[in-house]
Amino acid sequence: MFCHAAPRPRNAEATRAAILNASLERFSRESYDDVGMRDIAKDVGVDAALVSRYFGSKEDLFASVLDSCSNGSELMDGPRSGFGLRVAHAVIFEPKKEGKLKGLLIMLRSVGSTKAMEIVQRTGTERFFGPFADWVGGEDAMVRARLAAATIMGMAVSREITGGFGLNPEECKRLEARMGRILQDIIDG
Amino acid sequence: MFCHAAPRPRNAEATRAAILNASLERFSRESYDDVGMRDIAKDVGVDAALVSRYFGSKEDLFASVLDSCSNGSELMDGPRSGFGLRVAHAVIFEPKKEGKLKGLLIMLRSVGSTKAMEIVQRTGTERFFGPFADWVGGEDAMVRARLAAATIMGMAVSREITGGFGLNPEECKRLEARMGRILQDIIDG
DNA sequence: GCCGCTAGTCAACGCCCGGTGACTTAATGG
DNA sequence: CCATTAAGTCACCGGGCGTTGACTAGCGGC
Repeated sequence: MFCHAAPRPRNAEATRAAILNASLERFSRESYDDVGMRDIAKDVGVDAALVSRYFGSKEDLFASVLDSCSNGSELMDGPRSGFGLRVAHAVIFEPKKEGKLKGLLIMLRSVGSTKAMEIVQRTGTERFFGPFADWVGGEDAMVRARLAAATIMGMAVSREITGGFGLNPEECKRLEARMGRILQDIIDG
Repeated sequence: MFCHAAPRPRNAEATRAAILNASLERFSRESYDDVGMRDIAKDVGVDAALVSRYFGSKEDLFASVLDSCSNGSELMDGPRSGFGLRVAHAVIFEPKKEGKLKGLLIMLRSVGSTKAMEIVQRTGTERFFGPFADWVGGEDAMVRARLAAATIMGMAVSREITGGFGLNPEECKRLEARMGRILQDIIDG
């Protein structure tokens, strides 16, 4: 007989963190509208009501997730000279793991819900684009940062839209190379 | 006293066309989920039930819209040598008119709804990317077409995510120039 | 060993959506 | 001028969503 698995030790802090984490995962894989409170709750193994209770509302939860993942934009770790290829590889060949592009992905998925987009607009620029532009540096840093971010998100969109690319492996390889070069050119100035 | 404006002559064909047109407009500006049958109906000035009746279901309507706008992808008119700048200008400076990028925009907005994305996946590749790749031509046409489309959609996403860019006019101008050059390089080979 | 407090659950509410069957109204042909 | 038929409307359903107030169960202090 099933004993409801592990009944999860009563620990508000840990539960809260687990919810936040599950939400991050969900929101980076599905759109704001497609993610339901009940889905998140099921992932964690709690009741949906608890999610509302802890975070106030779905919008607040989304904002919290955005906050939690914006510190340390994951684009920027690793050597600068390998940036282009590294990111291109992640976007083209690791659609599941998605390396650590969660921040960008969540923003990307918010296109669709008016509410989610407002939240992203409120925090996205200073929390994400700002630090990224600083890392990019040099002349016209903000412009180049936007350009790079756009290229990355665009490729992610493009991939999803066709369900993987409709390309054979060699073509993917060449796509990776071209995209890598473009990205590198952008951040190199 | 108001006489309910013009009571719209009873003409099924015209009404059908009007609905299709209004849907195109809506779907290119808002996401699949955010567009309601009632919204579209209101735009046209008919009852929401009629929209369902004429097109079967929301998904069918969406598919019809996609069909109707995919013939003649609007990216490709105008001289080839001006492609990069022309498109960059449209994306960056004409967010409302959006030139005639409706096809791409609708696809872009479908990211979010699982249903909408399935429909796009079903028709997008051959109806949109195929013709575009033919137009691009040359070596690795499909790869370069995907790259160009990704760049365009990415910039559109990026713009929406921050609500316009957070850039001053000169920066926008430089963004346009850079993006134009990148696009042109892609389609030139 | 009981009590109080809090983490967590349960049932239900109100809302809005897409879709449908029964109705009303306008054009048309005899 | 009326009957017929198609065009359009209306009321309503069933379902899923986010959220809430009332409840239950487990842990810490005395």
